[in-house]
Amino acid sequence: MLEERRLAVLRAIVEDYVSTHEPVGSKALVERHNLGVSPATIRNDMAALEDEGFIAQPHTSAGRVPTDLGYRLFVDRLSGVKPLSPPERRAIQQFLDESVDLDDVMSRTVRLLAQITRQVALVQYPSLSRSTVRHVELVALSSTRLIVVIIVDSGRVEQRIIESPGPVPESTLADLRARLIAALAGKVFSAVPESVVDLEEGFVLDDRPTVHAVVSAVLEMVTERLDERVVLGGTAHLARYGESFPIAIQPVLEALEEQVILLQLLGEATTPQGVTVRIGHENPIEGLEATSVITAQYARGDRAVASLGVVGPTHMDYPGTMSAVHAVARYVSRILDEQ
Amino acid sequence: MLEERRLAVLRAIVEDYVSTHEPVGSKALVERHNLGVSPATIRNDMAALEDEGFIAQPHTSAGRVPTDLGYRLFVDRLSGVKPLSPPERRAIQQFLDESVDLDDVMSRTVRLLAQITRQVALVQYPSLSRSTVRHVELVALSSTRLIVVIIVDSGRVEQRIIESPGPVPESTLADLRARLIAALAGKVFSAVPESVVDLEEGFVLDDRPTVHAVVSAVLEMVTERLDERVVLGGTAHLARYGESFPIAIQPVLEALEEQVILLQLLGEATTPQGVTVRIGHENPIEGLEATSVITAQYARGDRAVASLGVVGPTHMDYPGTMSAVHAVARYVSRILDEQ
DNA sequence: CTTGGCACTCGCGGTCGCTGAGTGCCAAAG
DNA sequence: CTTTGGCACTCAGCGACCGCGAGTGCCAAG
Repeated sequence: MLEERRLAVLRAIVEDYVSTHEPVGSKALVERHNLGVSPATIRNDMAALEDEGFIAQPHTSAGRVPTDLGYRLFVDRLSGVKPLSPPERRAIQQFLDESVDLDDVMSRTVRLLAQITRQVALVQYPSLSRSTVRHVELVALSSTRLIVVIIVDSGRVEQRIIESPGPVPESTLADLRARLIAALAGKVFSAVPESVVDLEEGFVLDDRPTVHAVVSAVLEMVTERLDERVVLGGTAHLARYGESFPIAIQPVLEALEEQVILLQLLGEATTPQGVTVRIGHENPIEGLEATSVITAQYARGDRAVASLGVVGPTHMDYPGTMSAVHAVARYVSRILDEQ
Repeated sequence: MLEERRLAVLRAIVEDYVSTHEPVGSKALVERHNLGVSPATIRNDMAALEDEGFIAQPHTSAGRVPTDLGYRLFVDRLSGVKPLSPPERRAIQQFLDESVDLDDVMSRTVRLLAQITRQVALVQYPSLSRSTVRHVELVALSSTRLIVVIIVDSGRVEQRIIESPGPVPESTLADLRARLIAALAGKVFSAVPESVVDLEEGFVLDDRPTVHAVVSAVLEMVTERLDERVVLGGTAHLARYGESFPIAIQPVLEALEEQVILLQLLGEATTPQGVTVRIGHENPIEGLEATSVITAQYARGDRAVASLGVVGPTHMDYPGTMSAVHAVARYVSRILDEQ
């Protein structure tokens, strides 16, 4: 009973603080929520919660504010699910259904997610590591410049321009193209290196430098760029917190400019299923100590291929954001399957 | 003489204000710059400049601040060129030389430009309207899903996924592919529609729906997406102005999220040669009244293909930024030519 | 046209005191 | 042991006040 009310108090504090962004005091608490007790009782509970580290005072004689630990408890035990309304769901589906290609799906998704959560959104391109090669194309841009294009079954298209050591006759190009296709089509990305390793041997000495260059490019493409791309949207929402709330936005913007960091945010420790929440300092990245990150994986078929999520201030609406992220991830999965 | 000194005063005001970000007064002016006259004289000049609308007072008894008109005069008549240092030039070239493909050139360019100007950078992908088709590829992702890939001579790769009305046999696909290549390879984009219009007729009735879908996709790709893509970087610099200078950053961030607006910023009224500067309200876009935009075109061969530039507060270092934008545009042109 | 002198303006920063929300503690009542 | 009303205390925020000083405009003399 006593334990239970304390949790109710914590929940009330989190909810009030999230909606008002102001420290919440005992009196306001009993007024807004109908806990059937007096402010004095609440104060006792608050003192206990503070001892346990779930809430804190910005300064003496101010109300309380949840700590990261408090949000954590809230997320783990106190927040109910807040399902999206049917119209929202329809809007999501409809908006995504209009996509014309993978780039379009990704950019629509990031805009959508930013808009419905009113937060910064991140969407990772489907990982290539489990993908299979659908087709390889080799086209001459000039006598010595070639472009290598790999088409992947997820609809992703990878490309690279290379400089050949010498002019490449069309016959060699055609031969090489045919052999590349034969060697790679249908192969999983991780199997590409072994399939391609002895390709050079089939060619006369004169052609080998060119072949070597192409093969190197292919290898780089399948290894280096495995899940490189993340798109970002809704940064304007960062400026919404009237002149620097807990958050100074410059370090956040800086962090968000680095692909590596975005990948860390999305990638790290994501549970295979469901929604992952990292709160405040739980997040290892410098400059993002005052933000929370909510991510979910999306799948193609039954295999998770990448993550998406949002970044926002720790005092965010967790239930709402979590269900939005979850829903969007599911719809993206569905779109990828349909296609 | 008198006219000349007034201009010198305006120049001095702009320079001081840009470096200090504080209204500049007559006394400080004679101290920092060695105009050989007394503060009182300067005050007369300042009063005149104010009458003409080149400077303004934030409030009575504060120093003067340049107006948009003042900056305009400064840019047009007063700013010398401020060439980059050789090490800077080397760094630019070296950094861009490491690019592996067009995407990489674009993303490196935007990061580079943001870094050296310490401002928000925009880089537009090479326009397709003057480009020629190098190759067309048609690949089945599943029995009814096809991906159409167009490889352009600038190294840009356009793709689109389409759903065929019915299953597509490999033979039809090969036939269609061959005919597409025959019809389009080497064609300028603007010539694509006429080349493709009677393609359907060569096919049996059964195949026509599929052919039609593919042709439509190709047409959309060459018309709709002509110069769509702009990449953006350095938004963190926006937050650098210690808590809202003339600039409130939220509207700026919002504007920068819209591709359409980015294109307007880069595209509109760009002179064919040299650097374009749009100052403050000269800029028609809502939310960007307090920013200036500096753009330049870059070329492939002798044909301008797209623009790049930066967005910053009106009180920016115009000479430095202009020469940086100019230099980067030239190096990008060079890279595109080399490749 | 330039310049020194002079009176005037007014934003900024600091001090001061008040107010009120909010707290912790305590003793009495369930 | 918990709840509750009472009470003294704290302190951020706000408005008022004030003096400083940078900066101005004007004017009369050079």
